[in-house]
Amino acid sequence: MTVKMLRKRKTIIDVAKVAGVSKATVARVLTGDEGVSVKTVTRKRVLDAVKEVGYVPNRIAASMRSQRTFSVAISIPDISNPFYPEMVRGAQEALATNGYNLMMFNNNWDAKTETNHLEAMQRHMIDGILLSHTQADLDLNMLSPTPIVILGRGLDYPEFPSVGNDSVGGTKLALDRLFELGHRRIGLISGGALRATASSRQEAYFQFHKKNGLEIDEQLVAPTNFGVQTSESIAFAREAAEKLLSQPDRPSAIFASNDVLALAVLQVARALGIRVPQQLSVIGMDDIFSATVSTPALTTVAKQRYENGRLAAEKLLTLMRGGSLGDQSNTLLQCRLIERETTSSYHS
Amino acid sequence: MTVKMLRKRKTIIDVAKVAGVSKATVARVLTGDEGVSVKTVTRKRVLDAVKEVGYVPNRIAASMRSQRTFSVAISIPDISNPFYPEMVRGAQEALATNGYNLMMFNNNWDAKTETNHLEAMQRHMIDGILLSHTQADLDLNMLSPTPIVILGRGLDYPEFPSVGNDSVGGTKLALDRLFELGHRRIGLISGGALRATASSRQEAYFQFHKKNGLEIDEQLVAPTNFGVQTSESIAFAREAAEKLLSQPDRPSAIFASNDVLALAVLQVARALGIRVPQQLSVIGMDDIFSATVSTPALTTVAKQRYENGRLAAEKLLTLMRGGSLGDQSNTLLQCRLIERETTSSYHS
DNA sequence: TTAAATCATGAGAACGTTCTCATAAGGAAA
DNA sequence: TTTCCTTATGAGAACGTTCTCATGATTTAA
Repeated sequence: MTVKMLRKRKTIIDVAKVAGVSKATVARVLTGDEGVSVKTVTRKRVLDAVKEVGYVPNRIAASMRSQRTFSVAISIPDISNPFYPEMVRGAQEALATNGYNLMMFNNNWDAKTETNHLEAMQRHMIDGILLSHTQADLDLNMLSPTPIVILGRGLDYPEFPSVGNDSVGGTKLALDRLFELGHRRIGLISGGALRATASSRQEAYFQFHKKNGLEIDEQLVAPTNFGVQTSESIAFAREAAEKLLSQPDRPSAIFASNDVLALAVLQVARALGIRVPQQLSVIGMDDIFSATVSTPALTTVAKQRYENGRLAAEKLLTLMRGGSLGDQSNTLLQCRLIERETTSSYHS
Repeated sequence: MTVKMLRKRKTIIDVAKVAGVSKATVARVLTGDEGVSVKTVTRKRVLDAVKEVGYVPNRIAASMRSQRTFSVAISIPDISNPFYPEMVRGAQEALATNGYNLMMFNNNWDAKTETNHLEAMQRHMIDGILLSHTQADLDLNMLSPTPIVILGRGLDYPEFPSVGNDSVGGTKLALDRLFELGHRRIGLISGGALRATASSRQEAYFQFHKKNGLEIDEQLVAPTNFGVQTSESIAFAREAAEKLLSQPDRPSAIFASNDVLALAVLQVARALGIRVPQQLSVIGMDDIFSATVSTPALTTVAKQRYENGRLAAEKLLTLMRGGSLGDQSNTLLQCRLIERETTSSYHS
C-alpha cells in the first residue's frame, strides 16, 4: 500500500533552519537590493540552503506583506483581432524583463464585462493597468492609486497617461498620397473601436477636402461603425464597399480605416469585376499580417503596434516605481505609409 | 495647502465594524457556499455595510490563507502568431466564467524563457497551467501537484492530459482530397513548433503514398523545419516552395502544414507565373484569418482553435476542483477541410 | 584604549483573509 | 423544567513573507 506522499512546499523558514540563520537573513539575501549588507559567507550558506531544500519563493505571501504583487493587468477588447496580439507582446516583454507578470483580460467589446474586469483587477491587487478601453465613461478614479496607462490615443481620458498611434496623421498620409496620385473622388470607410477615434478620422477626411479645395460628396462616406467584432466588421465593410462601388460615379480610390475593412473592399471589388489597382486604389490601416499576403498586397498605413505596447508598459513601470512622466504623459506614435500593390495613379 | 488624502483600502474589519458583527461573519456572508448558515437580517446588514464602505475583497490575502489564487497560467510560444490568440480567447472565456483569471506567458520560442516562466508560475502560486510547450523535456513533475493540461497533441508528455487537433487526420483529409482531384505528384512543406508533431505529419504523408501505391519522390518533400517564428517561417517556406516549383517535373499540388507556409507558396507561385489553382493546387492548415482574404482564397484544413482553448480550460477546471478526467484525459479535435479557391482537379 | 559609528543579524509584528473551534442562543424532546 | 440538538456567531490561530526595531559584533576615529 503506497501512501501518496505529497510533500509540503518549502518555506523561508526551512531554508533558515538548514542555513542556520534567521528567516530575516534569508529574506535579506533573497530580496536584497544591493544596499543591504550580508556577510559573504552567510549569503553563500543561505544560497546553498535554498538549492538544497528546493525553495521557491511564495510571491503571494510576499505581496500580502509588501502590498506589491508584481502583476500588471492588460485589458483589451478582443485578442483574436489581429491588431492586439502584437501590442500585448510588446507589453509583456517589457514587463517580463522587469520582473512583472501580465494578467490578460479580454472583454469581447462588452461594457459590463469590462467593468467587471476592472473590479477583478482590484481584487487581485495588481500593481498597474494597461487599458485599451471600450467605453468612454469608466470611473477610472475608483482605481486610484493604481497607476493606469491608456492604450491608444487617450481622447476619452485626457487626464491619464497614454500611448497611441497618430491615426489622424496616418489618415492624412494616406489621403495626401492618393491626391498625389491624381485621385479626386476618394471614398471613406471608417470604423474603429471608439466613437472619438472614428470621428477624429472622419474629421481628418473633411479637413483634407477643405485643404485641397475639394467638394465633399456624402455618397463617398460610409456611415461610421465602431465597437464591433472582426466578423461583423467584415460584413459591414462589404456592404459599405458595395454601396460605394456600385454608384454611377464611383470613387477611384478608397481609404479604409483598418486593414480588415480594406481587405473586404478588395474582395468586393474583385466580385464586381473592378480591377485593383488599375481601376480602384485602396489603402488600409494597421499593417496586419493579412495585408502582406493578400493579392494584390495591400497598401496600408502601418501602426507601431509592438512599440505601442512596449512603450505603454515602460511608462507604467515608471509610474509603478513612483516616478513621474512629466511632459511625456501622452505619446503619439508616428504612422508610416507602406505602398504595396493596391495603389496606382488615377486613370480616367 | 491641500494634503493629498489617499485613504487606505477598506478591509473586512471595516465592514465588520459598520455592520456590527465579527469579521468571521462577514467572511461567511461573502464567501459562503450555500451550506453556511447566516441569519437573513445579518446577511443584509453585512451586504449593506459592504456597499457603504466600498469594500473590495483582497484576493491576495485570501489566497495566502486558502492556498488558492484563482489564477491560471497559459504558456504559449508567440501570441502574435495568428494560431494562438483564438485559443487563448477560448481558454480565457471558459476560465473567466468560473471566476479564474488568466496570466499570460509568451516565451518567443525560447527554451530558457519557457523554463523561467514555469518557475514564475510556481512563485505566483497559480492554481493550474495550460501549456503549449516548446521543448520536449521539461520537468513538469516539478510543478506537482499543480494540475497541467497540455495544449496540442500531448505526444511529448503522454502522462499529462491534453487537448489538441488531430493534425494527422487533417493531413490525410488534405492528401486524400488532392488524390481524389487526380493529383499524383504532391509536394509537402511541413513545419510546426515541435519535432514530434512535424514528423508525425511527415509520417502521414508517407502512409498516404503507401496506401495509394505511389512512389515517394524525395524531391517533393521539403526539409522539415520547426520551432521558428512566423517571419522566419515565411522565408523558409518561400525557399522551399521555390525549390519544389522550379524542378523540371514539378508537383501539381502542394500541401503545407500551416497556412502561413501555404500563403508563402501562393506568393512564390505567383512570382513564378504559375497559376493557382489551374496549374497548382495548394492546401494549407489552421484556417487563420489571412486564409480567407488571400487571392485566391486558400483551401485549408481548419483546426478548432477556440474549442481547443476552451476544452483545455474546462479540463483544467475539473482538475483544479479535485476531479478526475477518467478516460477523457487526452482529446483530439477533428479537423475539417474547407475548400476555397486554391484547389482544382488535375490537368496535365 | 575608549567612545562612536557602522555592520550584521535576530526577534517578532504586520499584512487581510480563511478556517477551526468554542460558545451563546433558540427550539425540540423528555 | 431540564437536557439535548441545531443554528448563528465570535475569538483567535494560521498562511509565508517583509519590515521595523533592537542588539551584539566589528570597525573607525580620537
